[in-house]
Amino acid sequence: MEADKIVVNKLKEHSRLSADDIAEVRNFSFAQRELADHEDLIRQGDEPNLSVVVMSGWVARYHLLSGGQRQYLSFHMPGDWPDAQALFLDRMDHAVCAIGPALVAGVPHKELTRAISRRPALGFAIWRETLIDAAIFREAITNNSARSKPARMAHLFCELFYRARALGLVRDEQLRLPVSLVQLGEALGMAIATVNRTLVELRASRAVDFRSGMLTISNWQRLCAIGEFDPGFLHLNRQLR
Amino acid sequence: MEADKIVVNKLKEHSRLSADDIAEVRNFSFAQRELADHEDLIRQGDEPNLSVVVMSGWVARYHLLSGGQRQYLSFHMPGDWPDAQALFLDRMDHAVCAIGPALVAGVPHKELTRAISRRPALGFAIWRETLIDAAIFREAITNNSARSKPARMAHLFCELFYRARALGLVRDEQLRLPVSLVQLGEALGMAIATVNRTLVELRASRAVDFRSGMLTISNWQRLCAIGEFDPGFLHLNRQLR
DNA sequence: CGAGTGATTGACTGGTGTCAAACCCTGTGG
DNA sequence: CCACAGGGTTTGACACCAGTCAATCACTCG
Repeated sequence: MEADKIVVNKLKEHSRLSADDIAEVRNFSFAQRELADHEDLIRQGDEPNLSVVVMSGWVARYHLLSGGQRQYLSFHMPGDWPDAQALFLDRMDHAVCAIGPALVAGVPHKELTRAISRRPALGFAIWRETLIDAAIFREAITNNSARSKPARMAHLFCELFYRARALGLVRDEQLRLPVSLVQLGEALGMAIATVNRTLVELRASRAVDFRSGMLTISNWQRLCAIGEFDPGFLHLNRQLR
Repeated sequence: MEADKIVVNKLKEHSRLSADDIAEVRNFSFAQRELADHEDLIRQGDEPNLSVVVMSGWVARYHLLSGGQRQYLSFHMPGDWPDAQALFLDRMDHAVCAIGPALVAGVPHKELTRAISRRPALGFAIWRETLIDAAIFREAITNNSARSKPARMAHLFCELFYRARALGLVRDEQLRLPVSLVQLGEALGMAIATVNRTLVELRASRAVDFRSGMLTISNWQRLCAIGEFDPGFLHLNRQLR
C-alpha cells in the first residue's frame, strides 16, 4: 500500500479528515527506508529533520541507560508515527529501532509544519496521534508499576493484539510479533527467567500463547481479565469485539 | 500572577511566541477554580469541554485500578496543562487531583481550538507542551521499570526539583511538596515500607532529605548521580546549573 | 556436524511486600 | 492543661517472589 493511504487510514481511526486534508497528505514526498532486524532508525541524542511513518513490520522506541541496558517504551505498527514528536522536540530523548525487518517512510519536518499550518485539522489529527502515544505511555507506567507479572504481560499482549487487529494484521487469532524473551523483559521490566516463568503460567491459563515470534490468543475475554485490559486508553473510534 | 502571564512564561521556556500569539493568550477567558487537598479536578471517564492550567500549588494525574489502588502518573506545577490532552481526546483515561491546596484556571476547548487555528505557532507551543508531558511519561516508564529503588526515588526528586527551580519555586534548596509516603509509593511503584526504607537510605547519602512535605537537596550532583538523572528529556531551553 | 543464539529449567539468595506494632505530631474537646 | 483520637511515619518479623547464575535443551545457519 502507498504511504499516504496508510497514513490516512490510520488517522481516520480517531479523526475526521476532509478531502483537502487528505490531499495535503498525498502531496508529502515520502522517502522510503528499509530496516533490518534490530537496526536503529534514530538514536538517542539525534536531531532529525524528518519524521517517519511505519509502512510495514514493527518498530520500537527505547531508552538506553548508562549501564547499557535497554528499556523498551512502546511498539509501533503500520500507520504509527514513532517519532512524530521530533517535529517539535529537537533532540531525541530515546531511540527507535526495528523489531524484525521493517519498512518506513520519512517526511521532512518543513513539509509537515507547512501542511499543518495550512490545514489545522490535519495538525489536530497528528497531534491526536501523539496524544494517544502519551496515553499508551501512561498505561505502560501503570502496567509496569502496579500490576502483577502475569497481568503485566497479558496487558501488553492485549494492547498489541487490539491495535494490530484494528489494522487488519491479525489472522486466525494470530499475530506475528518478532520479539525475543529478552526484549519482552526489557519492555515489561522483568528478568528473562521471570519472563519465561510468567509465559508458562499464561500458557497454562489456555488464554494465550507466545512462541517463536507468534502471538496466539485463544481466549480473548480471559486474557483481558488476567491483564485487567480496558481498551479505552487507546482512544479508537471503532469498537472491536 | 495573572493566568495569561503564567501560561506565556511557561510556554516561553521551550517555545518562541510572537506578540500576536501572546495577545491571543491574553484573550482567553480563564475561569479560576480552587481545589482542596486531595480534591479531584477531573475523574477517569469524564469528557471535559475545557482544559486547565495550574496557577499555584500542585496537581497530579493518576490511574484508578480495578482494585481501587492508585498509580500516580505525573506531578504538575504552575504553568502546566495537566489535561491539555482533553482538547483532542474526548474521554479521560485518567484522573487529575490536587496535591495540597491548589488553584487552577480553565479555558473552554472552543476558545483554544479557535486560537490555535488562528495562530499555528501558539498551537505548536501547546503541542510541544504535551510532547514534553509524553517525554516525562517515558522517563517514568524507565524509572519505575529499570532503576533500583533508591535511583528511582532520587530521579523523581531530581525531576521535580529541576522543573520547580525553572519556575522559581525553589528557595534555599528547598521545595514544598505536600505528598505523603503512601502517595510517593503509588507514584514509584513501591510499598510504603520500602518507600521509607529507601528514604532513610537516601538521607544517609547526605544528598537529599524529604520530611513533612519539604524536599531539601543538599548535594545536587550526588543526587543526580544516584538517580542517573539527565534533564535532557525535559526539553527546556534554559540550562540550569 | 559444530557453532551460536534463544528458550527453558533448577538452585540459591537477597530484596521487597505484607502484616503488625509502636511512635510522633497535631488538633480537638473535656 | 491534659487526654485522646487520628493520620502519617517508622521499624521489625517473616515469607516468598523474583533476580542472578549456571546448565541444558532446541533450533537455525554455515
